[in-house]
Parts: sequence; C-alpha cells; structure tokens
Amino acid sequence: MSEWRKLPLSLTELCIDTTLRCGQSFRWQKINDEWNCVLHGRLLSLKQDESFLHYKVAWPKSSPTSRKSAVSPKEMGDVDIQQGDDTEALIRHYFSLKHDLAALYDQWSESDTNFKKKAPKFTGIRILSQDAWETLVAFICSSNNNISRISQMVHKLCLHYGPLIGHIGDEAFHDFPSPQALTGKKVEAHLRELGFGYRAKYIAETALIVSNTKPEGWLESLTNPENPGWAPVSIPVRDEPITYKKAHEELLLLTGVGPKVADCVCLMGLGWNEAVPVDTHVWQIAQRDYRFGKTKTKTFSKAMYDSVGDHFRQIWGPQAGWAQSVLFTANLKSFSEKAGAVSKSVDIKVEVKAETESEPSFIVRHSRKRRTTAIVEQVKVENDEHSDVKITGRKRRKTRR
DNA sequence: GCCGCACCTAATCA
DNA sequence: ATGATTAGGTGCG
Repeated sequence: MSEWRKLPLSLTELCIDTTLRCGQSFRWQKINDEWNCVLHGRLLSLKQDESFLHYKVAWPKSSPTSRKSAVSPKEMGDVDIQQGDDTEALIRHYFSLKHDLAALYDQWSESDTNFKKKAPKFTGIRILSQDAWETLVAFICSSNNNISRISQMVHKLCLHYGPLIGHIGDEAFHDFPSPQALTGKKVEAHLRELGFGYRAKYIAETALIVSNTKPEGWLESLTNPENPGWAPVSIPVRDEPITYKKAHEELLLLTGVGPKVADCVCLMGLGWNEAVPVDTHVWQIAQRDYRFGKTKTKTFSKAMYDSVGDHFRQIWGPQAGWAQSVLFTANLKSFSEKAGAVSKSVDIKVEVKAETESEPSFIVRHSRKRRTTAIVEQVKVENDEHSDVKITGRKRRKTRR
C-alpha cells in the first residue's frame, strides 16, 4: 500500500463522514478512523481532518482477470510509477470536486428559506460520481429496504461475484461484479438464498438484459456528456444527443427499475444533476415543508412523482439533485441529533381546496394538453418548523392531536 | 393513466 | 409477546 497522500479540502467542501453514509454508496467501510472501499480495481483508504483529505491506495498483486473492463491495460501497466496521480484524479472525479459546493449552498439558500434553515447543520454533502452499473444494481436492491440491509446485500454481491482486490487485516475487499459476472444460470436462486428476496430476480434479469441485449457501453452512453464517467469505455454513437429525460426513460425498461431507482442512477451514476429521486422521505419533505398536501390515495402515482421533481427543479435549478440530497440527509433519522428529537409534523387536514388561495396549487398535467386532475393540493400548514419560535432547552415536541 | 395489492426480510413500534 | 408497520419501490392486474 502506498504512503498517505493528502489533498487540501475543507469540511465545508466535502464531509466524507456524511457523504459516505447518507445512502448514496453502500460499500464504504469505516475501520477505526478510516473509510475503505474498492474503487476501479484498487483499494482506497480515506481519512479527513479540517483542512485535508488524506488517502492511500493498494493495488492487487496480480491483475484481476475476471473483470477486464474495470481497469484499462494502460492503468494496470504503469500503476507502479504513477498510481498517486491517477488516484488523486479518481478521488476528484468520485467526489465530483469540480463543483464549488459552498457556492451552490449559497445559491440554494438564496432561493429557498427552508434550505437556508436546514443546511447549516449538514454541510459538505456532495453527490458522488459512481460507476453506473454499480449504482443501478445497488438501487435495485434499495426498494422497500433500509441502508443497513442494502449495504449487506451489496457486500454479498461483491464477495460472491466480484474480483478480490486486497485485504485490510483479515478482511477481504472485492470490487463490484461486472454485468457478465451476474448472468449465470443459478444467480437468481443463489441471491434468494443470500436473502435478496424478490430483488434477486430483478438483478439477474437486469444483468442479462444489459449483458446480452444491449451493445457494449450502452449504460455508459446514457451519461451526461458534461460529466463523463471515469472508466474509459467506448461509447456507442447515438442518433440523438442524450438528455436526462431520455436516459431516465431508457432505464425504466430494465426489470426492477421504476422512476425512483432510475433517478438515483441518473443522479449518482450518470451525472444528471437535475435528477431528483423521490422516495418516501422526499415525499414527506415535500408534504411537510413545501406545501404538498396529503392525498386521498394510498399509493404514489407517476404523475405525483413527476410533479414533486419538477417543483424542486423549479426551486433549486439545474443541480436540484444535489440540494435534494442535503435535505434528504437532514431528514434521515440516523442523522438527527438524537433519535426522536426530530419533531413530527402537524397532521395536515386536506380538503379539496375550496378557496382560491394566493398560493398556487400543484397541478398535474397529463401528457397531452389537458390540465386535469389536481392530485396534489396545496394546503395551509401552520408549520412551527418555520415559525420563529425559539426553543432553547431540550428536545422540542410538536403538538400532537 | 390511476389505483391497490403482493412482494423478501428484519428491525421497530404499539 | 405478537401482529402491524416501516424501511430511500416496483410489477401486475
């Protein structure tokens, strides 16, 4: 393993402790004070202080034969002499360091008072630029699931199907398996045994589709050209230039990929910064803090999904996905000061809005020209979350009914 | 297009 | 203690 190297970086620009735990990547392991993960064929260790990100690398002794595409021959060839340079570039790419995070926080705070209020306690949260295939599979695992179990599942995928890269102590570290590695006949049954549940089928089928029915580099061809990926893959030429909408749409054709998973892949794996994955948490945030009302129906329709994303893109602009991840993290139980310290929102009564309030309501437009169903009504919320009541003492509790 | 339901699993809640 | 609910949803009818 190389010696420690360092990169000047403030905690405001990047906080790895938050960014690596907030449900973007499920593969980093914290051992003592160091974060470890295999990235593009090498074992990377990170630690951070106020002014620097420290890193070191370990390459496998013999090149892994199981995954040629993971590491280019060129990289493997001269790692001995220039691994340091290459790895710094990888880190800058992985953490999307080309974007000025402080400037973005300022911008979002200016256009959104709720963001301005929540963000100061959650600085340094960035969107990672992860491998598209890994992001796709990890988020197929995420449906109806929690971070802890998703992490276990992803770990099992690497352990059983990914190339071994190195050890830390007696712990083995594997890279993420290629699509081809997951196309075996017994993969679905095996994954079920490993506790993947109904997601076993989604993963096996998606691996088959990507590996056998799509041209080489198809997934990568959905990448935002402004934010190219790391791995040097040759990308098939497209008829039309790729757009966020098009990438999203193509991902939906895969098994186990709905709008939410597609947006996770767009945002964290394909460089589409405007993608806003709307999950149960983000829906809660939209209802509690952005005047989306409660709905009569139990399930969340595609129209509602699009409506929430569009609203946030309107407020936060072309990097809406980045802003979303900050509020998302602020809303995660595991990140609130103490479990239960987060006040619950007041129960909102929703009646179909009778009065024409000054506030616009959210209207869902059908794909054609008719504006029809008002699915999401704005609602008057007296949200003391937003009031200027100051509570200095201990946990505050909201009024319950 | 919308809606409700089943789906694997494990932890947490009432 | 045990059933319901929740956890970063999706496919199907």
